[in-house]
Amino acid sequence: MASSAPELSARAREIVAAAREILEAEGSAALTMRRVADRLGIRAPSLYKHLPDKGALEAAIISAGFEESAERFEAALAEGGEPLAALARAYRWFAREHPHVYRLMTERPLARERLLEGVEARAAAPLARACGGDLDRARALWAFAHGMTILELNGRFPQDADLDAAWERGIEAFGP
Amino acid sequence: MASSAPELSARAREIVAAAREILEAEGSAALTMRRVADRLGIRAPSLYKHLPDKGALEAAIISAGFEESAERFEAALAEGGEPLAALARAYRWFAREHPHVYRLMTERPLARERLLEGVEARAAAPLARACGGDLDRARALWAFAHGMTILELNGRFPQDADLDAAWERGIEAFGP
DNA sequence: GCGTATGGCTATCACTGTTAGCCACTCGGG
DNA sequence: CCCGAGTGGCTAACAGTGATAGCCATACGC
Repeated sequence: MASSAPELSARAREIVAAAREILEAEGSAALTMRRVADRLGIRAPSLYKHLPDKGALEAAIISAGFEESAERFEAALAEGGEPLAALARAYRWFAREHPHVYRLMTERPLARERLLEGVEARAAAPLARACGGDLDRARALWAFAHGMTILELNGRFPQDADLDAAWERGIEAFGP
Repeated sequence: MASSAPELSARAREIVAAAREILEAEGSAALTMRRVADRLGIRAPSLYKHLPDKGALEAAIISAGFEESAERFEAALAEGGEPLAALARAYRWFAREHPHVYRLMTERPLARERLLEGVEARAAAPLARACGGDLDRARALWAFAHGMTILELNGRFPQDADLDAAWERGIEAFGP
């Protein structure tokens, strides 16, 4: 069993909050220890009194991202209506609202042992439920949603592509 | 009209080859100008006599990746049989064979002005053709394939997930 | 044979994450 | 009240990153 991330002190949470503000505003290239420290009016080495390394900072942001997206997914299912379409909307919404966080959450292999326990599973559960436990279908749908999202974020579709239509196409292809 | 990448000198192509060897063997974190120079028995600053910057190196690798994958896609279509399944196999094969190149090709917004002209379009054409010009369907399928690929590369599916089944599911969902 | 372009080199810069080691402050126990 | 310890800052520094400036030897065309 992988050991989970230790709880963060109040000061550590302030640091994570500052880091997230920088990330959301300027992207991961701007997320440096010196920039985070600057925003708090301290020097970079002082951050290490509260967090072991930059990875812990990122892991905390990723954990929060999982929790927030999980909340969205759960709310989407709770509202009734076609569950897959609702989930897709929620997925897309989260990524558009927090593109740099979404990137951080997906661009690298997950440092699962540094995440809050259960957050990944919680974020994955609503889709599995909406697929009635058909995990192959859930995985294919997730792949579709992630692909649409990240390819759009990376500007890989033509400027004039009708992405709403492509989303629609995918959802109905996997639909009930 | 975006200006395309200038032709590379013979020496520059040697440098790109060395860079690609490092990338394929050890991943993008190992792809540093000093490592590339080392492999050629010279010093890092000398590389800049042949290439403007590291981005040009990466762009050359990405261009080659597009051309190689395009060849694969075209061959897959030429062989007859169910075109979408054949394309999916070819897509998956390329990513498995060259995971770090695939990552480099997809993880960031494309520096299109640095690529060889037409390579992106050539790689995209076979899927568009296989979809009979239905671009929404082609985009949805690409998103699915990329999602499956990158999520697998990033270890995001459970260890025991049956990815063949998920691929199958997606292909048949979009199938004719 | 000479001038110039080519392609190396060293030294250096600003930046990254990170560590070592120092110091001021605060707070609990004798 | 004083004192020891823990807390949370600090500066200096290191190795590694991409990149630039400027020097120099070789080779090649006129």
